[in-house]
Amino acid sequence: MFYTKSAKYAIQTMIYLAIKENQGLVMVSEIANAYHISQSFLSKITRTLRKFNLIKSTRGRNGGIKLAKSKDLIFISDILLAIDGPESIEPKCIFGYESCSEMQPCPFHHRWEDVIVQIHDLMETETLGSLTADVMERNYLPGIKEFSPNLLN
Amino acid sequence: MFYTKSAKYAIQTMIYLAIKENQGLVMVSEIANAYHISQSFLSKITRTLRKFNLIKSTRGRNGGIKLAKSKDLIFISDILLAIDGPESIEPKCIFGYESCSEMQPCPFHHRWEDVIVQIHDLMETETLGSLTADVMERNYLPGIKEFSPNLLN
DNA sequence: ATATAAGAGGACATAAATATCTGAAATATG
DNA sequence: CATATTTCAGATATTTATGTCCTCTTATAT
Repeated sequence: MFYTKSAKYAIQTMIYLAIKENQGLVMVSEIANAYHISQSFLSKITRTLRKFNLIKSTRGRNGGIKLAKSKDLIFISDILLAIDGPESIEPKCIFGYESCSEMQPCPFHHRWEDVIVQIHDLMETETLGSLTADVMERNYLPGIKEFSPNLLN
Repeated sequence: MFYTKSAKYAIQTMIYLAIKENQGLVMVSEIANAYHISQSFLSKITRTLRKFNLIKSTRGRNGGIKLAKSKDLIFISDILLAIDGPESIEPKCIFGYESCSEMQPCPFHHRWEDVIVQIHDLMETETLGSLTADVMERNYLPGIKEFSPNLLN
């Protein structure tokens, strides 16, 4: 898998928040239940998302989390950067050669370059907004109208 | 990284063997030294390669390993399959959704499909022969004529 | 025969990602 | 103020990939 499970959970969480954008605060436990993720583990991930100013959180009764800004201003690369670090959005050589570059290419360098550029562009142009629109507009399971996040698992 | 380090080592080893194709048996220790890999660790990897009939090995004094068949008959996907398992050559949904498919696509499914197909084709059409030719023909470090495998690290 | 060189194999060690547990801090409500 | 609720934070456990170490088996040179 190209990205970590944590990144997957983070994106799922952000999609959930984007869908419930106008419904105020959402509890971490609610999201964890919806996606069958451990609440403690998701809590760690949301803390990181908060540190990177992707979400806002409120403690205490009636507390929860929400998007820190419009879903159209959050790029997928922002989420990947926060959770998986800078290398994840700027993929290195496929076989991990340290010095793989145009000057000193690994055997796969030129064949792999196209793929890398594609991923790069995808993550930096796609926003949480467009991703969420996609989730809402498609009927993932025909016949089921209401969005059900756990169907994504 | 898309593939494990073990897969990287395996491919490096196979390239090494392909280059020395006509020189009989090559010691695992020689390859380990060339790439600065632990000999014990590489030994485990070569055992797996042998089980998958990608190399042949001979024990005892003057023993070593060699390709089990022509380098043009070994696809990169064969090596990845042996070391990283079947899922590595048939990449799943980018965010690991279990049921991601055409019928039940994850938010990224359609955007990601092109990338997956590209990787798929790359690994299943590229042979150890073409990869090795690439290594031999390019002068990775200008001015250095002789192939030096450790330059790839 | 025996010593030596080589891969085979398993036990153990380390690192990173993933996951769980326990308590502290903040906030609404009565 | 007391209590229930919810996130924050750190300690600990589990899993997987990676890496090391030691012994066994096999083949060959002498």
